[in-house]
Amino acid sequence: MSETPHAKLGFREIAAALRSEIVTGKYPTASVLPPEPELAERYGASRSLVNRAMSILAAEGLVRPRQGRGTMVTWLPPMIHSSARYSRATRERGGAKGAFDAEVLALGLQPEHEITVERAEPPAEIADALGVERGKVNCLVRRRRLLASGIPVRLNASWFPLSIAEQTVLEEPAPVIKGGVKSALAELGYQQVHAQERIIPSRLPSDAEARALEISPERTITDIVHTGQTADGRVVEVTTTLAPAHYLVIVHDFPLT
Amino acid sequence: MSETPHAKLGFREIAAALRSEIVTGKYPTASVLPPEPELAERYGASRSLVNRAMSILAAEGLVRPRQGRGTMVTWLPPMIHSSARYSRATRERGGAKGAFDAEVLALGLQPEHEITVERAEPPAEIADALGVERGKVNCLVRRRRLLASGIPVRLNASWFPLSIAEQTVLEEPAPVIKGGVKSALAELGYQQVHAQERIIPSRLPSDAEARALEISPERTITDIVHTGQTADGRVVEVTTTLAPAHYLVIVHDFPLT
DNA sequence: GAGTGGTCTAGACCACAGA
DNA sequence: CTGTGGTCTAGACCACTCG
Repeated sequence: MSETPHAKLGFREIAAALRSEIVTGKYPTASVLPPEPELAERYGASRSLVNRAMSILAAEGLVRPRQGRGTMVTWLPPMIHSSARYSRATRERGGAKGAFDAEVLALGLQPEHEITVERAEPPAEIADALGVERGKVNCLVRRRRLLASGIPVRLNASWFPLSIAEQTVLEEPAPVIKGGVKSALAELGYQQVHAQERIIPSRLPSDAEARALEISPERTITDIVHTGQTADGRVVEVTTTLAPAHYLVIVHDFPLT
Repeated sequence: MSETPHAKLGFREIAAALRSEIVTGKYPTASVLPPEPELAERYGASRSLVNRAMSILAAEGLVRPRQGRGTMVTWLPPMIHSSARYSRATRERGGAKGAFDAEVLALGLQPEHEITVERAEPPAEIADALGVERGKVNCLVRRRRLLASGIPVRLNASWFPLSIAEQTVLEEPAPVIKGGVKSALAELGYQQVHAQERIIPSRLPSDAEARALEISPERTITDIVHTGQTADGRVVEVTTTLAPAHYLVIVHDFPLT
């Protein structure tokens, strides 16, 4: 079958056409698009236009163009980030890691995890939240990078005061802590009873963040800062979650006063 | 003082330069930028480049270019959307409207409200949530559009089953309902005890949404769907909030089980 | 009519990846 | 070396707004 003839298209329309071909699966996630000159011919436009259309799709996160390598499809449906993930019932079913793996596998993609644990100096904001002195190496941080078939989809960092976490199970670089971090803290005598999530739906990434998530600098990200408090009001955990903006849906349940 | 000479800049760098001049106040919100040809000369680049830089800033929501009229600065700092807004204490201090007005005035801008009340057919999703039949005019909807010096920053729609809201205070097109919608519903015998917020941090607007918010089609928006339930589990209110993505920070407090 | 942004082309050169 | 995307220019024409 020959290519459908196209009326003269603008770059937004070229972007829309490609977008629809991507989300309907004609170009599956992790595949490579035809080269820009070929698309230019197909749409009867100059390469400049196709290139500008690609910029739009890259900023939306549907696509990741790379010099010399071609343009890879990075589209993924959003995954749910729910306050229910902090409930005991969810933890007992395998927690966040299990849910992530299942979601990614259901899309026919390969889940991967990278985890590092180190002692580090927290950013000022986090130091203040945890009530530790600024500018000192006084925290333990567990960092995770979650990928789907090589596409980074989450960047996590959990910060704990060293005074609490030093030489405990939290320092083990295991991908999962049995029962979850909150259970581990509870066993150490720091049972959390209250949490806050501060969500920045859309902001530009720093250069380091863009590199870690392998996104173009125009692509916005969602930033979630989760803090957990014990009954006496002490903050014992701050966890930040970064994700390319549209890879996320957030669901919160809460009682009304 | 003559213009600072510039080294040869790329379009991302031109965008960055303008971005920083905007957020530092050299070009204040609601002012108009110099014309593209002038900026091209200042940066020693072609107008094409400046135009592409403007596309980036428009997608970020910092500016709003308009044919024939020039490019207006639409930058605003994010405003907080908090679960605390649903508490009695907040309502008694004047509620969401008062908070919005105060925030906008503090920026030196003029708050404006548009409100319409009508009977309408809810979208299928909302009909299902409210437990009313699809495809029927069986709901009351209160729509609000909030602006800061003419820049639309929020689009609200609150849906109620007509069976509850018909010929009540909810049908009055007053900009504020005394004590808030939740109090009004409580007085009608529908006290809400539980709420859920479903947050889509970043999605593309429909054409109608882009028009109502006066944004470019590439500009992403945040979509919050709030549902309120009575003690017997009945959903009596669904409120959707749309905002250009970076005009928003969301804060949620919740107890841990 | 003059000035604004919106779009488009044709061609060019560069940086990078891979055979 | 070839082919990929990244960038850039000069010029053109169009649509829209406002005086």
